[in-house]
Amino acid sequence: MAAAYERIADDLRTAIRAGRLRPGDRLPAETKLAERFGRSVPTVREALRALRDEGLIEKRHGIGTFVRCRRTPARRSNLRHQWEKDRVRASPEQRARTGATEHDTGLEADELVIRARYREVAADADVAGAFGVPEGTTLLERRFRTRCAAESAPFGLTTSYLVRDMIAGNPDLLDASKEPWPGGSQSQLYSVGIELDRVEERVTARPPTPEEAAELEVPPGTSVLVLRKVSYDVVGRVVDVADLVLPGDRTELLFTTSLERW
Amino acid sequence: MAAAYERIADDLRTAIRAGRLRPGDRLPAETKLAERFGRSVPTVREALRALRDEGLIEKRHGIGTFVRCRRTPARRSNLRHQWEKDRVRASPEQRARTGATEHDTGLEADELVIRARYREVAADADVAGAFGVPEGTTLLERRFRTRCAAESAPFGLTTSYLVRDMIAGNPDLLDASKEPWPGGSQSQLYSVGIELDRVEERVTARPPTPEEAAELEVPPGTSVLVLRKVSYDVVGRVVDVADLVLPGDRTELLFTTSLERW
DNA sequence: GAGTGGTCTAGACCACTGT
DNA sequence: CAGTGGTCTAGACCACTCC
Repeated sequence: MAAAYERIADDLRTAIRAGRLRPGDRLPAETKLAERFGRSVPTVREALRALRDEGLIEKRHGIGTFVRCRRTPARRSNLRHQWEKDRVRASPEQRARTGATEHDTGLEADELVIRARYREVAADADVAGAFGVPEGTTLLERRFRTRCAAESAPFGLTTSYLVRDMIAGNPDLLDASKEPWPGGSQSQLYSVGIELDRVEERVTARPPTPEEAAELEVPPGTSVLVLRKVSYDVVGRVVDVADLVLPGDRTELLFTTSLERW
Repeated sequence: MAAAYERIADDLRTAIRAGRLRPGDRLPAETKLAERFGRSVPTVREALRALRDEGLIEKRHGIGTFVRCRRTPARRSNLRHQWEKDRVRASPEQRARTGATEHDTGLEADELVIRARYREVAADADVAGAFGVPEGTTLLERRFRTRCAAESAPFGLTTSYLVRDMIAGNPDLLDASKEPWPGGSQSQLYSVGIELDRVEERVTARPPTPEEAAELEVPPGTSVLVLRKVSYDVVGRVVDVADLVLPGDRTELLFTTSLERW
C-alpha cells in the first residue's frame, strides 16, 4: 500500500510526463490540491517536495508551484585545454579578445563578468597531496566567479592553487587586479616558462553545501558537479590544482578521447 | 530571523563538521532531539531532512539516524578506451581475463556480476540524432548492470545502442547470452571490422527518477551522474551510443587530456 | 515488547507576491 | 488587499528492527 503523498506525486508526475502539465504551467494551490485529493495540506506538500527533489517542479513563494523549464546548459569541453595552449603563443590582442570560457559558451568577452580574488594560504593535506609538496607550503589561492552579464547566477565557482615559489618569477601573477589575464591560466604559467603537458580532471557529484547553494543560486534538491583539475607540465611537475563547483542542472561537461590508429 | 529547523540543522551540522559527531555515530532519537531543542518532532524532522539532503546523515527506519560514512568511490577513467583498444588484438584468453571495468575498479573478473539484456528497438529522436540516422531505424538496445559480487547495488546502469544493420555481419553480436564478451564492446565491434577513432563523453548530473533510485539503491536526496558516450570509427561514423547512469555519491570519473608538445 | 523512524491530521500564523 | 507557499504545533497511528 503506497503512501498517500506518493499516490499524489505519481498522479502529478504522470500528468507532467504525459504533457498534460507543460513546462511553465502553474499547478493548483496546495489547499486546492488537498481538497481535490481529499488529503491534508501537509500531505500534499510532501508530494510536491518529492517532485521538487526530482527536478520536475519549482515553487515560488507567494506565487505558486510551476512545472520546471530546463535551463540552457553551460557547456565545457576538454578540447579547451589544447585550444588554450595553442593561443599561448598568439598575439596579446588576439588572446584578449576571446578566452576559453568564451570559446565554450559561445559568448563574447564583454558579455562575461569575471571576479577574481587572490590570497596566500598554507597548503592543507588535500591540496599538498595533489601537488606532492609538504603540508604548509605557501600557495597562491585564486578564487574565480564567472557569470553571464545578463544573469546573476555564476556558471560556477573556481578555486585554483599555484605554488608561490614556482610562479614568483613574475610578480604580476600575484596580483588579482591583472585579471582577466589575456589567454588565461596557461598564458600566465607560460610567463614563467611553464608549458603544460596534460590535464587530469576528476568529476564527482554531491549535494551542495548551503553556502554553495546560495552562491550558485541552485534550487534546493539539485546537486553540484565537482571537478578537480590537475595540470602537469612537460617535466612532470604538478603546476596547477583547481576545484570547480558547477550547478548540476545547467552544466554539461564534454570530454573527447582520441585513440591511436592501427 | 532563521527558522527553528534551520537552527537545529546548523547545530547538528556544526557538530558533525567539528567531529563531535563522527561518521557512523547514532544521533539521539527524534523525540529526544525535540525535547532538547524545545521544538516539536516535525520541526526536528525538517532539520534532519535538510541534513540528509546534504548527504551528512542517513536514516534507517526502525533503527535510528546516523552520521554518514563516505562510500568507497567506483572510479572510471577515459584511459580505459585506449586500454580496451589495445586489447582488441590480444589473444582471446588474455581478453577474457580482464575487462575495462576490472581495469578501472581493480577487481578480478570473478568478483564482478554482469547482467546483459538485448532487444531490438526503433530509434527515437534523441538516439537517432546522435547516430545521424533516420528516426525509426532498427537498433540493438543492450542494457547492462554491473555490480560487485559482494554488494547488491550496481556500479551503474548502462544502455548501449548499436545500429543493427551495421553489426548484422556477426550474428553472435545479437545474442545476449554471449556476454560478457572477451575484450568488451570494442572487440565486439572489431568482429565486424570496426576500428574506433575517438570517444566523446558528455557528463551531467540530475536527481534520479524513482525507478533509478530504486535500482541503484541510492539514498533519497543524492543525485546521479549521467554520461552519454558516443563512439566514432576511423571513417567518421557514429558506431555506438551509450547512456550510463551512475550513483553520484560513489562514482568518480577521471579524464586525462594530453596536449601537443611545442 | 520497546524503541525507532514514516505517515498523517487539522488546524494556526507568518512571509512573500501582485493588484 | 487576497492568495500563495513557509513554518510550526501536538498529537495520532503505523511499519520496521532488535531483543
